[in-house]
Amino acid sequence: MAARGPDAITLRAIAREMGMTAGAIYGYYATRDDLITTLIRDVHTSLIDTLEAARDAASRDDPAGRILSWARAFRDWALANPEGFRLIYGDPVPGYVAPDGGAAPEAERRTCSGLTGLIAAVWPQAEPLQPLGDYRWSDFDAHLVAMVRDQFPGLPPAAVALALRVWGRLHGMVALEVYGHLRHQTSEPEKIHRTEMLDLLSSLGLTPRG
Amino acid sequence: MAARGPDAITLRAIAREMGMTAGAIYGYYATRDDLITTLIRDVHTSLIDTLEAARDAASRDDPAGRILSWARAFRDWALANPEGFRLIYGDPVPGYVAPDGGAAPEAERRTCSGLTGLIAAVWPQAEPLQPLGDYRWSDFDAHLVAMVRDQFPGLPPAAVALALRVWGRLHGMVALEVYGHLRHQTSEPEKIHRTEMLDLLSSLGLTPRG
DNA sequence: TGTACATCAGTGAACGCGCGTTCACTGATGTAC
DNA sequence: TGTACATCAGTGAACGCGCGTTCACTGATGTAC
Repeated sequence: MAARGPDAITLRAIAREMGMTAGAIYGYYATRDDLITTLIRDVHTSLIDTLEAARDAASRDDPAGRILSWARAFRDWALANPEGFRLIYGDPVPGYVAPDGGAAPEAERRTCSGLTGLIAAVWPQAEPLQPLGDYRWSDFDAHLVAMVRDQFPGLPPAAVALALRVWGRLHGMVALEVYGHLRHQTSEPEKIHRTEMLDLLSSLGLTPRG
Repeated sequence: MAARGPDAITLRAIAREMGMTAGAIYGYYATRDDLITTLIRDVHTSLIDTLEAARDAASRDDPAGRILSWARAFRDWALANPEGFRLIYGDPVPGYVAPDGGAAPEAERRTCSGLTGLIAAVWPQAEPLQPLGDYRWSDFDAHLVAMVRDQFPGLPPAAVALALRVWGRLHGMVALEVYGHLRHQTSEPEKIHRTEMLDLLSSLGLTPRG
């Protein structure tokens, strides 16, 4: 079910790929949108599992390595699963209406709080380098705040803002590359990505080992 | 033609919006894909015109102000024209096949060389802060290189790499916001965007005025 | 072991829809005399 | 000023297609006796 061909994301195409008739899908899902929601959740979960596994493959006392590993896994996953990346972060499937609160709110929060964890580990070095922002907890989603304050007591809201910004930096390079915009400008997108990650680390007050 | 409703991007929908019959479109375009290519080019051009106008509204001896102005215009345009942003930077229209070299290669290069110009103006301050990258001219698209070397003689290839990275940072925040991923995490995406721009400036060795 | 029946996942034909594309046509406009 | 004709942008009906959805059905499997 996770494997995605070049076909558009269509109830009939999914059925085809599963070797079924379109009608048979209705034995499992009430509606095309239900099917798509499940698909989005599955892909999202698989991405996050990959990211967390990569992060945890680096030692806990090498926070810069954990960030790099997470970031590299993000890029690798996106390039290996462009269909999945588009499904999660790109245009919604035409006509698709997500359930209230989004298709995968829990997954998005998990991405975000995972990143916050990476930031929490380097906050002492990073904090003095951050621009003043005057953030409050009320600037963020209540569920996210609850998770963060529970897991990382003492961490200020500015750290969550930093996590979102780091997410944005990663997302930007990877999205440009997945959608082919970098390819037209440079033959070495990976080099650019690596430089960007080094710059990111230095903006967090870190220098990678080695 | 530029005004886009909530309809999907479809030959029939475009005809409808222009108060025409679908068949009438074939008096102007040979093919649906021709129409879409033109649409992409028009939207792209309108975006770039907006960006360059915003940039030039700031004084030439305030390079930080020019960068901020460009960046703010990018976000503003994207939020005001989400359909256009998606058309340019999001998933291709289903079934659309771009002409060789992409739908709007000249426009993409113009974006890129415009950004390089912004970087060129601050390169003296920015250069010592850049991570080592070992870039060569051959890492970049030949047309882009020709434009850059012509307009900014003496600027090294690492500056083009920096321009692409800055593009990525901007794109990331804006894309997350346009696609609604930030909205689920924070109620203050603009604050985050502003902080990110300050951080960007400081990574270029600049502090904004005021 | 053999027969009768219930279950139920999946089939395949049908529907109405919007799509891209074609094409004979209409009807307003401009030109010729 | 009035008539005949050419031009040509746009119409509207038709086509074949893939879509989401419904529904009567089939046919393999498991259970009861």
